[in-house]
Amino acid sequence: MERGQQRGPSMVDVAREAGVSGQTVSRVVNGRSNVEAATRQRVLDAMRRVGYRPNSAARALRNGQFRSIGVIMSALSSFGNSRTLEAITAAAVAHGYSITLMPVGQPTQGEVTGAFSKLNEHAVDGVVILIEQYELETSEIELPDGLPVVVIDSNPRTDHTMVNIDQAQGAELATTHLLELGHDTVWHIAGPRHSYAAEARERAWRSTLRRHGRRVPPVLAGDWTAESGHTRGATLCRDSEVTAVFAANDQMALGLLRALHELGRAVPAEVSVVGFDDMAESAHFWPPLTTIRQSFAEMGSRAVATLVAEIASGDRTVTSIIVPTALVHRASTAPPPGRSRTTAR
Amino acid sequence: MERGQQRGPSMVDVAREAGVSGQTVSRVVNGRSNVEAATRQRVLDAMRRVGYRPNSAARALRNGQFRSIGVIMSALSSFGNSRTLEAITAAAVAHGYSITLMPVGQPTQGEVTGAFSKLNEHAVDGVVILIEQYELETSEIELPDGLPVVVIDSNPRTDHTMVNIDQAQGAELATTHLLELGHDTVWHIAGPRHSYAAEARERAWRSTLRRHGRRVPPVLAGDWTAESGHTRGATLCRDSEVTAVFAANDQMALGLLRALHELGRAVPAEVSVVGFDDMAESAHFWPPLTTIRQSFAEMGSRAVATLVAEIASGDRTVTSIIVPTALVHRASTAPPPGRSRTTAR
DNA sequence: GCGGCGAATGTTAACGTCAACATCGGCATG
DNA sequence: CATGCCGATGTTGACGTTAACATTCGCCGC
Repeated sequence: MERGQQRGPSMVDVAREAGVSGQTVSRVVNGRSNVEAATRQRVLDAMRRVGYRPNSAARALRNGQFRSIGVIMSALSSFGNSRTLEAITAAAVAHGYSITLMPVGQPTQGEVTGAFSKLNEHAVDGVVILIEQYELETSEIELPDGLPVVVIDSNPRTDHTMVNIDQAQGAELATTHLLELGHDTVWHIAGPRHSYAAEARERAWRSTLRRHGRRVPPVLAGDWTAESGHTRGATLCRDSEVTAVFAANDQMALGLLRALHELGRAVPAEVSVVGFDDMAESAHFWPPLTTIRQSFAEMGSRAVATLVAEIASGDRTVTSIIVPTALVHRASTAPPPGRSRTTAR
Repeated sequence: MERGQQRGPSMVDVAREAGVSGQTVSRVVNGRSNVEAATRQRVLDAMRRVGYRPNSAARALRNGQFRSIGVIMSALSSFGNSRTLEAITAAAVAHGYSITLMPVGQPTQGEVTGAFSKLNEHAVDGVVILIEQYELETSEIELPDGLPVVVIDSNPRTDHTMVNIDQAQGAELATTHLLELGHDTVWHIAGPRHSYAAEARERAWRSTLRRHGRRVPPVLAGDWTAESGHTRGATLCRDSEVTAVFAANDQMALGLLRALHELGRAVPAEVSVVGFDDMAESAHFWPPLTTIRQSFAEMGSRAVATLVAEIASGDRTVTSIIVPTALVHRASTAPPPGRSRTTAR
């Protein structure tokens, strides 16, 4: 009941089998050049025969590196996060690092610092933080000294490197698109409070309207789920003045579309809708959704590249990387009902 | 350029600071009882003062365990996989294990064995394999001896423990539901070839129809994406005989719904649609999608529980766990159009 | 008052790997 | 033929932790 301990063969086993010293085995394993071809082959054979696998714990202990990157994240299965994680993982592997996951349930201070200490014990050379709804900027999060950190999509901080989607540019793209179609103003279903992304999008939506001298309608805040988009949408779209809505993500846009269908308001003939994310499904919503594409892949790979550079150099220079977005125009947006079809100013 | 090596303080630093031996520090860190309260406090203070963090590499080396579980997976960001990964991660943390991710791009033999050897070097005590489209059953995959493995949702194998969703029961639920509504037969948009889940669903759909003595229409195979559901759906639904379709997942069902909208065929009045997965968005498709709910959470937690037990006991007894599904009835299914009402569009 | 027991604490060695240094033998050079 | 160098290989010790064993000391029972 208590076992499970049979350690695998080690270098000395291989060395004995091949009739060489442990150091020579080490050299073969690490691909050093100064080993005679015949000897190398003998070692290789011995390795195969005894089923040798290098022990990463010993290796990590020896050279003080784990070749692993920790990812602290909440809401692992949310669309954006899982895409980002996929990109991070791929990039890490390309750099020869593996990924250690540290999930955080509620992003409270306690949970996060707890995750940090666990992470620290759990053998990583650097950390990527991927937590939205980050209430921690004020009460300084305690980081193990000298552990490189990259923060993705969160409030600007001065103390470590950040990689962000250009939320402001994306939201402006969405809002401007609707205004250019001729809508008087644009309504907004926002993401949750305390989410950096949600707040940045809302801020940019608001300032874009102001810049164009438009009325800024009251904001309805959801929580990223389609469900919340549906309830907010149901409220919003009883108002026949509403002709254009910018939802802070595609899932809420989906809920909004459903609410519009239920109320019998045609999209895009009566109401135009824009989302944010460009998830794979958005092209197949009914109608297909105009949205803002963000490059999760680029974000992930830039984050890892930066982190790996910091790990290798020991350099803690704080930088900030911004990844641009793009408008994807589909069938959910059109000029408002009043205008003639041809008013695309 | 070459630095980054400053190792943190170790036990001996703490010991010196607290005026005790390293062993006493170890005892405090591990919460042994046989340390005097005053001494313990002194050590705790010293730990804080020097900023001590346990070194997991040394610990792993010492006791031959990493307290980490590897997850080999493809398509990390696909809906089901990310949900399962989330559940696995949560369960692992609850058991005191962390998760190391090993992504696999194309699930070819080479890629997977490569991932395995990397994984093995990368410090794990057990492995969860989460790869659909598993072409590897025949050419035996080479596993490091004695590394416990749990395989999720793949072809039955005799050599390690498996955890599967009850695909057959789910597909039968979907098919029976449509038959009971009065449809003559049920069409099927299947998942990709070589996917265990896709094949199991198709097989059960087919046998359910046969059992009820119904005609088995030709199968259209997609690739899980909404896009493929859309193209297959466009083909399928030109045929006015089609009144009920079972799509092998929700995303393909979404594409199908879009095709039906584009062809002007009403759902569910003219055509009923059932999906599989119950992703969060499905309740907000238009119309809301009847689907089969699978419990990713249960699958993940059972997989981890089994794996952890195997790790602890050293016991390699092969078991097989089946997780049931449930029908979620929403608005996309209804009785077929009456015979009197001829619908030709 | 003595033998001994148990709780608190210290000492030692080993886990597997690899850098640093040591050794050995061959070969070119003068 | 002595000198010295170079490439291949071996030996040693240290990385940080902890199990196992050793030591110390106060205290109990007879």
